[in-house]
Amino acid sequence: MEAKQLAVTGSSTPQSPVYRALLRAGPSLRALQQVHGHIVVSGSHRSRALLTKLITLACEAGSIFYTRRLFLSVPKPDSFLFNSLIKASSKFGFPQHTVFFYHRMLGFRIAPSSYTFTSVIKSCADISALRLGRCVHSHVLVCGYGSDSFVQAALVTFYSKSSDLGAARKLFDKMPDRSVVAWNSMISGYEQNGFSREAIEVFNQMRELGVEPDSTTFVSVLAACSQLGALGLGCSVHHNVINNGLHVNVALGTSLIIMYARCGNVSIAREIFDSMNERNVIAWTAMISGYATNGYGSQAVELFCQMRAHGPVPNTVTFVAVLAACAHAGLVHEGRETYANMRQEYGLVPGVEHHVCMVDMLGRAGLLTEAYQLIKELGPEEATPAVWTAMLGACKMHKNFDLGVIVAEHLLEVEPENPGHYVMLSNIYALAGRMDRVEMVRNMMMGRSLRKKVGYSTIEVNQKTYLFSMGDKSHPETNEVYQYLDELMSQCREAGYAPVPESVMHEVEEEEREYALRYHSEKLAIAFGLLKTKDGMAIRIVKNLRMCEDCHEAIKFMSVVTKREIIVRDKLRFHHFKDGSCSCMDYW
DNA sequence: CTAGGGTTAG
Repeated sequence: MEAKQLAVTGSSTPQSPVYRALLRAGPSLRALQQVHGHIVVSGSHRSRALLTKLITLACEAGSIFYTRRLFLSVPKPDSFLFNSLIKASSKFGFPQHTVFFYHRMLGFRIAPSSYTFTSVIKSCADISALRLGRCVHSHVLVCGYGSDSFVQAALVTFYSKSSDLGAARKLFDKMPDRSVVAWNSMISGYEQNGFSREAIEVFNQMRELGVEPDSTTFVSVLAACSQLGALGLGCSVHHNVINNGLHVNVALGTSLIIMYARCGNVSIAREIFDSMNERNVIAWTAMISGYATNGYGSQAVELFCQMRAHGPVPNTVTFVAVLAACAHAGLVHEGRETYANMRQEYGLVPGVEHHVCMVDMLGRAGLLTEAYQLIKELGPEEATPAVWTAMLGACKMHKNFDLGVIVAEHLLEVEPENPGHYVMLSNIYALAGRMDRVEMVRNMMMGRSLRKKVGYSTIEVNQKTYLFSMGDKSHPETNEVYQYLDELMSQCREAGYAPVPESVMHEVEEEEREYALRYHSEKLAIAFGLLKTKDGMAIRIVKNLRMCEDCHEAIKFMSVVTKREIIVRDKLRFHHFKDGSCSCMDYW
């Protein structure tokens, strides 16, 4: 008994005073450096256990350079030290350093373990280092860890995050037993890369095989529903969450808020928000952003006020949401105040996205000079194409020919490969009646073999989403849809609808004219929805581009003659059409 | 002398 006591009081054992001092210091740089001093003074600096603990704590404290200095002071680092370092640097967000330590480890001819690989692969995933990750993958195989399920799951995540979904799926399919985490990786991988349908497919496959989904699974599946604007499916997933008796944590709650908001149902989103017992910045920001994209500017600002009063501290993302809300709702005064507040009260520096919101907001309100002034005051690296594009939109909206041309020419110079700029410039020339210039811009675009982005719209009916694009006649009920739409449009005309002249770029697209296309994709999707759903049910459409003025006008009339609420989510925001008017108040 | 992994929300 006494001998044992003696044995553990040595300076390098876990129970030693110095070791306990280290644990007490925790991940705090100052405290660690003090203990480090004690270690040196007490002569125990040769103890590996102490140094290893000190090094990993330094890493956790966020000081990677101190960590590296300490590491370099260790004469012969062993595999325990390397694994601890690799794990810590990977976990605490220093992926490049993880790779550095990994290379060092190999240099010392120390064999990595499956634990080493999971951390290294995670770091490769964090920086989307595809080439490097592939090398590590081969190394995994050479070292005989190819069938370790943790390593495999990490590799699935790595390939997903590096956007090589093919490789991720191939690995995933070959996994003999897939844990929930592996399923989650695959589902999230698809969702994060915009493959919502595939994400949902894998989710269904998972359930067919009887694997219990967890809250992480639902977070990703709900995100996929959000992308699709698939409210029916989203609701059924929500029911799943409830039926599985899962605890709705912050991430899951936030995911539900986003799903309902991105499907155009803000009031349920708000109910979820109110029902959550833990709400962090992300949850608040998601709710504010939900109000913003749906055009509920004052509710967004109101919620932001509550947040400032008794919520978490807003960050730069929160401010983007609030400013976007102001821009979409024409709340110029509130927007200006918020923009100033950001710096003065919170010490946050406005970035590109905030400037885009401000230019957009001022521009929409017709304050073109002020918007342009704001751009001119930006530094060269701050005046990004996104900011100029917002300016260009404002010029077109207010038919400011002279400024529009200047802005567009700048954009064509810095982004000659973006077809959107040509379309916009051509439209501006058309508005000014400069048809010669319209032709010139069109030829320029053709000369650079750029094509306008194809527009498409989706609609969910009975938990299935259908895609429509202009001129696409692949749908089995195309004829019925067109026939019904013709009828509907004549009813609209009787009710007073007058077509808004097509955007000129459409007129000049010969290829498109050949198809004798009558309707943009949103009209097709709406017609299909009206045919397929019961009277009185709201119609929800998601469009990948912005709606044109003519469609916007036509849908107002559709909402009257069909007595339906029609909700369109376009690239930027929502339009809720009801009884002949739109929630955007034609301010978009 | 020693511990431990891969997945999720704005």
